[in-house]
Formats: sequence, C-alpha cells, structure tokens
Amino acid sequence: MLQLHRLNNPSNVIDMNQCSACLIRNRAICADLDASELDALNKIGHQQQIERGRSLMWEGEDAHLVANVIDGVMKLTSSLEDGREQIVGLVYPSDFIGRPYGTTSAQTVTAITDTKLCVFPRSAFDDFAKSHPRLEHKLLDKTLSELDRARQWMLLLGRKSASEKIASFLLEMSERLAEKGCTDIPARSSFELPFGRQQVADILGLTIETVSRQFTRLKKQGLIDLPDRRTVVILDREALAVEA
Amino acid sequence: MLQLHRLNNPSNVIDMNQCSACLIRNRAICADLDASELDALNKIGHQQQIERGRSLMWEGEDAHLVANVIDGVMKLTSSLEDGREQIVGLVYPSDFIGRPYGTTSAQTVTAITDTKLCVFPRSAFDDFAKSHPRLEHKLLDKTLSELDRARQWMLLLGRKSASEKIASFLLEMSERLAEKGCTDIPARSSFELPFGRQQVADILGLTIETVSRQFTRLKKQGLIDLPDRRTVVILDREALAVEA
DNA sequence: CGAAAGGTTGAGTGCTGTCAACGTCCGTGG
DNA sequence: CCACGGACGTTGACAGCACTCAACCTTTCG
Repeated sequence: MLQLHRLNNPSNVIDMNQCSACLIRNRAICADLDASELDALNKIGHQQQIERGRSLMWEGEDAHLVANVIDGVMKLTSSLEDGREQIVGLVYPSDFIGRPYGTTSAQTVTAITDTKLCVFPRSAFDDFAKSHPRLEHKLLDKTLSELDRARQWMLLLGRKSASEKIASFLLEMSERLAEKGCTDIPARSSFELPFGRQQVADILGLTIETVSRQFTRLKKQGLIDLPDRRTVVILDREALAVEA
Repeated sequence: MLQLHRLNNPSNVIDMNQCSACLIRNRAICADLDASELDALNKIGHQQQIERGRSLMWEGEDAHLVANVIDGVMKLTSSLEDGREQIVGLVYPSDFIGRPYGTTSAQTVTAITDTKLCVFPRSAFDDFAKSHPRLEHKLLDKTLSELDRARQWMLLLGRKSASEKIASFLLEMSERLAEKGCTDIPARSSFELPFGRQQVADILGLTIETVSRQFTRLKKQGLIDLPDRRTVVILDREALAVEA
C-alpha cells in the first residue's frame, strides 16, 4: 500500500526523500534548492522510466515537457528528409533535457540505454524557474557549458579527418565515462561504449564502414584493444592523442 | 568638455541616456531592466569600438570580459594546432559574447566588420547578473536559442554535401541579414555578405576552392547572381531550397 | 538450429581537398 | 595617367579519402 502510494503520488514526502537520496542531487539543476523548494518542484514533476530506443520528444514537434536525466544515456538528433541523421548532443545523468520558454523541440531526444528521468510539464517548470533564480542560474551555467561543448564538436565535424575524429572521440569518451564512474584511476583506459557502430558514425559525421575500418586499424596498430563489440581499451593514450 | 566627459566617464547619466537610445535596447539582455538597474549596469561597463580583424579574446586564454554587440558582426572560431580553423558561431547586434561564471574562453572572438561593443569586466558582470534574475533569464533564453542554432549547424557540418551546405548557407544568410535590416520585403533576395570566401569556407567546413566552385555553379545554373564579390542575389529561392 | 541484428572487409567510385596558375579588383607610387 | 603589387577570387588538373554497394562474418536470441 505504501509502495503504491509512492508510485502514484510523486508529490508526497516520500518522494522528497527520494530526491535527497538522489544520486545526481549535487550536480543537477536542483542542486541549489532548499528542502521546501525541492518539495514544490517535486509537486509538479514525477519520475519516469524510458526504455532503450524510445523517444521522449521529436524534432519540430511541440514539446510539453522538460526533464532531468537521473540514470542512463540519451541522444539528441537532427535529421534530413532523406534519413541522414546527426547526433548533436549526448545527455548523461544530471544533464537537463528540453527547451524551457520555447514551444517546439529542435531535436529528437531518444534513449540510448534504459533511462530514468525526472520529468516536468514545461509550462509548470517555466513558472517555477522564473520564480526561482537559483535554479535558473544553474540552468544557465549548464547551458553555457553545453554550448561550449557543442562548438568544440563543430570543429571536429567541420575540420577533422576520419582518423582524427575517431581518436578524439575515444579520448573524450574515456574521460566522460570515467568522470561519471568516479574511478580512482585518473584516466581510465578501459570503458564500455553505450553506442553501437552506427551511433558512433552519427556522432562523428561518418559512415558505419569508415568507423569500423578506423577501429580495426587502431587495433592492428596496437593503440587500442576491442575485447568485445562494446568495450574499448586504450593501450597507448599518447599515440591516440597525437592522432587527434 | 562635455564631449570629453562623456568619452571618459561611461558611468554618468549621459551614458544612461545613450542606453535608452540604444538601437538594440529591446533585443539585448538588458531589455528587461528598469532605469535604475540599467544605470547600475552602466556603471560597470563601457562602450568600445573594435576594428575589423581585431580579436577581443582568445581560445584557451583567460577572458576577463563579456560584451554585447551593438553594431557589426563578429565570429567565434576554434582552431587546430596546424592552423585549420572552424567558425563555430556568428555574433550579430544584440547578441552576447563571453562566458559568464567561467574563466577561460573556449573560442577566439574576432571582429569581421568594424564593431561597436558594450563591454563589461566579467567578475563585475557576474555579480550583477547573480543579483538580477531578469537579466539572467534573458541571458538563459538567448543561450538556449544559440545552443539550438549551434546544433542545427552540426547537422550541416556532419551530414550535408558541399552543394547542400552552400544552398543552406545562402538561405540562412538571406533571412538573417533581412531580419537585421528590417526590410519590408518578407524574404529579401539581395544581400551583402560580410564575409570573404575564406570565411564562408570556415563557416561551412569546406575549402575556399570548393566554395568558389559552388558559387559559380549556382550562378551558371541561374539560381543566384553575383554582381560583385560580396553581394548575392537569390534568383530562384525555390530551387535553392531544394538543394538544401 | 536458424534467423535477425550488428559488425567487418573488399572493390570501386566520386566528391572534395591539394597544388598551381591565372584573373580581377584596388590602392599606392612613380 | 599608368605601372606595380598585394589581396582576394577563379579555374584546372590531379589525387586521395571517405562513401557506396555488396558479400561475408559474428553474436544474440527465440
């Protein structure tokens, strides 16, 4: 009975407790809120699971919600009419999704892994944000960082060769995934990609064949190892950095 | 004497009057501020001219200031060690420059035309912003829009062919420049590019030769005309849209 | 075991980059 | 007025990188 209550009423005290136990509590936009503010925010939102492959919103369509990723990885994609697709952003735990103060989503948002979200109706969130400067401040800071990251990515897309793209990608992934995993080793050398080859291609603006060829080339040259299709071991980080 | 006073003391009443007479007053981040707030903001900033080709801040270096563009066009660039360069953003009048709450600039900011700026020391601006939610709100809204724009651009860089890039670019430029010019004609068909060919190439992730070839091809096909090296006339907008 | 999804490898082509020559515009100075 | 030089842009020849198409391999799962 209590369980049921928890599931159906996201706006009760127990949910607030969940919030304070939230793993991303310190990094998400709600980090600077106090208990009563958190309670108020909780009243307008709820947690939601979304399974791998499912989309939360679509490019060009009205987006009635915004969300925080609690666990899992999602992708933001833009597409051309003929089906060509580009991944324009990756969303990790504690990252924010959606376009506050706007109506339509400029990208499609899709779960790459099974994902747990904290979802808010956009209009209610907008009202809340406007009256809570500390939350807007956090959101601004995150958005500015995301903009810098997107622009760095533009350099990769516009000016790097396939081999440079792959090397840069592997290095960034090793840093990002280590970051989230909180490993002791400063630069973790073995990690599991949450992406298939096609998604790597969509991230780098390449074809799946080119990605595959570059992976095997790096393996043959001994810079990396690929024990299975998803995990990557960086054997020679220096050499990889030179390629990038 | 009064003139001199105006030039040397940006924080006086006369400057505030300049603000209220500012052409971009309604579109910049200061739009929602009242007279007294504007006065306070004015006390920490000043206007500055920057001539074509000069840079305001450099990639990777500490950026001690942020700014609003009043008039002119600037570019944000990222570069690789070997000199390859990508333009990752264009800054028009009323747009904001710099990274509040951060220390180093992720891009180089350079004037494409002679430019008039409203410059603020970053730390003073940060303090002001933190205590003025309406300004932060404006800034957040602008940043979110800029992020969407950057991501749309990533689709172009990663997935479009040279001809598609050029067509998309010309259409976007015709809209953007018309927007700023406030012409009566809804979709203006003749406009002057503020960029040389090399800069167009840096925007689109192409070489100067490819840009040149695509321009002449479109001219030969009758989709556009190029009366001189800087002005573009769109003759067949439909066909151009099909290419993009 | 068979089928489907995902990944690798090969052959061939074409788009776009590279290198180089030439053309055009414009300001400077003889 | 013309000659010159430099910045900018165009054009051509050629090469190579990455895409396309296709076959085949590997893994997964019913």
